[in-house]
Amino acid sequence: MLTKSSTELVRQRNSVLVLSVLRRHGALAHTEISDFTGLSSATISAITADLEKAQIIEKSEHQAASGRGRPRVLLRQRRDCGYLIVVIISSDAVQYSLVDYAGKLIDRFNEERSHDPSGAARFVAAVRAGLLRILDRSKISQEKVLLISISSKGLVNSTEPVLLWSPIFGSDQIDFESVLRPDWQAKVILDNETLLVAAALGAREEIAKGADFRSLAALSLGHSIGLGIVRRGGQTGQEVSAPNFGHMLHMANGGLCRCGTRGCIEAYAGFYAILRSAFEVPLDTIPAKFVPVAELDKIAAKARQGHRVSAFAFRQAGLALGNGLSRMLSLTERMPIAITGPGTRYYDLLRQGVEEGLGQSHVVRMEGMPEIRVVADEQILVFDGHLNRALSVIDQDIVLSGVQSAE
Amino acid sequence: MLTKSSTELVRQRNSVLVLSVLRRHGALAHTEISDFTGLSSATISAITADLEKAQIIEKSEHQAASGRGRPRVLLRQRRDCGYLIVVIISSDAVQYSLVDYAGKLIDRFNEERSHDPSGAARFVAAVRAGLLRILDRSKISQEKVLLISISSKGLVNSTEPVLLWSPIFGSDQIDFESVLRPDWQAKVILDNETLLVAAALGAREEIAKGADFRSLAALSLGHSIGLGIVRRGGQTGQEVSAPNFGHMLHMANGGLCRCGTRGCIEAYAGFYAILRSAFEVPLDTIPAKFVPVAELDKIAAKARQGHRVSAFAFRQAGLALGNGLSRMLSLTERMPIAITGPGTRYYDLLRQGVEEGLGQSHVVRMEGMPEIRVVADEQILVFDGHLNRALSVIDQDIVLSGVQSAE
DNA sequence: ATTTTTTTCTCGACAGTCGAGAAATTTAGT
DNA sequence: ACTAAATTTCTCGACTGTCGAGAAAAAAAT
Repeated sequence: MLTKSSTELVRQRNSVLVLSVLRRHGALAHTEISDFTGLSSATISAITADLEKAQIIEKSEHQAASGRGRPRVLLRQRRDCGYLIVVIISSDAVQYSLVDYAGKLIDRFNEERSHDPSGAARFVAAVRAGLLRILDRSKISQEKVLLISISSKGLVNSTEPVLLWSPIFGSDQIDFESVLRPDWQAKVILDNETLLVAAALGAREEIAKGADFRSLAALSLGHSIGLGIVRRGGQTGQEVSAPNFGHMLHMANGGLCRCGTRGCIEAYAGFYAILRSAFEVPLDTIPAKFVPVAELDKIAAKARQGHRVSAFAFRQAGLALGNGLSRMLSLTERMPIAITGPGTRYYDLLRQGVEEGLGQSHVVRMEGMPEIRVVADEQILVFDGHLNRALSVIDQDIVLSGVQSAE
Repeated sequence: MLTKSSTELVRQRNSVLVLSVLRRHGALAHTEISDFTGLSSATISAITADLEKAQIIEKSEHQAASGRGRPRVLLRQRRDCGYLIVVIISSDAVQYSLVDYAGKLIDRFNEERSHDPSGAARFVAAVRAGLLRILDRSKISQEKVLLISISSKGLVNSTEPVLLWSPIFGSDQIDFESVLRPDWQAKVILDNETLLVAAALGAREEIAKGADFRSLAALSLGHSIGLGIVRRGGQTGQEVSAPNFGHMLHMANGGLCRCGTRGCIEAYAGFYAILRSAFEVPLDTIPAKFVPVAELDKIAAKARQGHRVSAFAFRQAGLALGNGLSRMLSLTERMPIAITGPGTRYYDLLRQGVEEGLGQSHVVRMEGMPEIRVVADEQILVFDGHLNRALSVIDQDIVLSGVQSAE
């Protein structure tokens, strides 16, 4: 359904646009903002005056004048305009980070996760405590925290911050909105981890290639398998999604997966699956919950020395990934694939299988092999993705609520 | 990348909005347009005055006054504002339809397709001739034809009107833009046939359910297998895509498909595949190009009488479809599935396989079976989809080009 | 001290939407 | 026949927004 436009909406959109270029390029002068946005100088004056009055941006101290002419006045976000807490949930720990409005890291700590089966209730309590702790360690008032951005592996509701399925809690759903609402008035968002990786890579790509960038998929290899897809959307910047790739059907009636279904991709390509296959354990054995990476390193070493069964295990994993990717490409357009996660260290062993699996499909035969690149530093990408998304959400909210009321 | 807004853009969007409600609801009075769009009465006056001056809409003769008060003046599109030619390419014929700006069918004829292997070049010549013929039969001047909307089965470039792969011509690509540019100045668009079905169903659904509508997939069963997905997008109405579903990998190293690859879904669920399977022909036999539907009806009859091998062929087809749909659902959100096409007459035989194939995956086990409905009248849906998309493209173009220049 | 250069700010013009109320035109009531 | 009520359409002034041109500011070069 189309929806009506108004002049006020124009100002809102342009204000968000100004904030977004400020975010992308750091502190900028009046004229630079005008160049980047395409808006006229007069409009920039009006918008920045409003934003300054609303205490969202500030004029920075005049820098060393470089060149003649009237010196530039740089505009930048006010760091204390608001704060963001990033919560990264991984299989063995939860990381809490406090970030200011300019994207600068203020405080961070990790908390080990207890592996007892007490489950979701206890975990939720730990997260509540962790959040209050990071707030307490800073001297920031709670109202100044505008957003709590959470990420986890698993399946996430696309509109509400509800964890639908995760490798750790299974189908024990967690609704972070209702969990955190008693303590916090901040907005809460939840994203799949690999989606954030894709978003971060997409943002980098867009800076590098500009308008040439179309789309990109990030595949995260580890205990579980994640996929994020990002494509450039019409008006609203990038569009991003995190399909349930790890549990897409690879082969009907295939190996048993942690999720209880048979034949998921993860049941062939997850760490536990490679282990199971290398030890020639029957495929319907209930898989181990956690696999020490050292164990997998050993198998990889044997495979590299020519041990047939170990090499075969990685090849099977690659095939499952390749088939799955080909199916994904059948349903989307051709796009480059970035491979991340701890599993990248075995990519030499996986590659052949991946390429063979891809090559078995019509799309790949027709359009050719997609570009595949291995990207390390998944941790950094996840955090980058958080900042990317969270801060632009804050920009949006701030313009919607803040500017009009502050007059 | 975000992009700047301006007041002129506001007017453009609102003009398109007015035209779109006029299209959805037929001739409307001033006040009704105001109600539907949410725009104020004054704005409607301004916009409709512009559109009338630009000869895009007109005041209709005052109808029988119903109720007291000043009688309404209905506004409607001017039929002669522009024309649209719809070209529907199917495996055995090409249908040409001439439609006026209000969506009313003016002329239509079918042309049989020669099945000789002379291929794309000859086909293209036939289409050029067909288009000139339908123009000639009417007394409309060529400049008045604003858009030529073409549909075919197969894979289509998402931005340009290029047929990348089709069941008939294989990888002999056809670029309709360059083919028709010499004869026509009209814009040319090309869509996958099942995408149009999905678009038409989506439009109906949106009218029925309003804001509750989220997304929907249309699966077309026939000689080949098509899939269209429609979901409600942010500003720009509906977002629609036609994945290469028929040639998504069903089973590695599986049956040989018409496309030359092994293991496509179509190689199990296309009409020729069901025939092949029912006659227990080896799966690597090069499949027949065209299968008379009567032949398949016979097999279906045998299957319904309990003939094992025939029933098994349909079941296998259903399994391939079900597995494929489950994979699609793993990559998207849960959505209802509408089944169309000539294959719906066998759905009683396919159903069990489809449901079993769906049930083998994690998503379906977790979220439950998606709603599946059988929808007849694929022909009508295709044409509806054409009108839907084509006329809204015309609205857009007309506002962009027509209104500002006419003053 | 003056000119040049560069940046920022300001003013008037123009486009768009909105609310209020005037104008138009019919039905209902007396 | 006349008036009141109802309903729709149109118009006017207020408000918000963007833009271009040029004034004002401020430093370097001459």
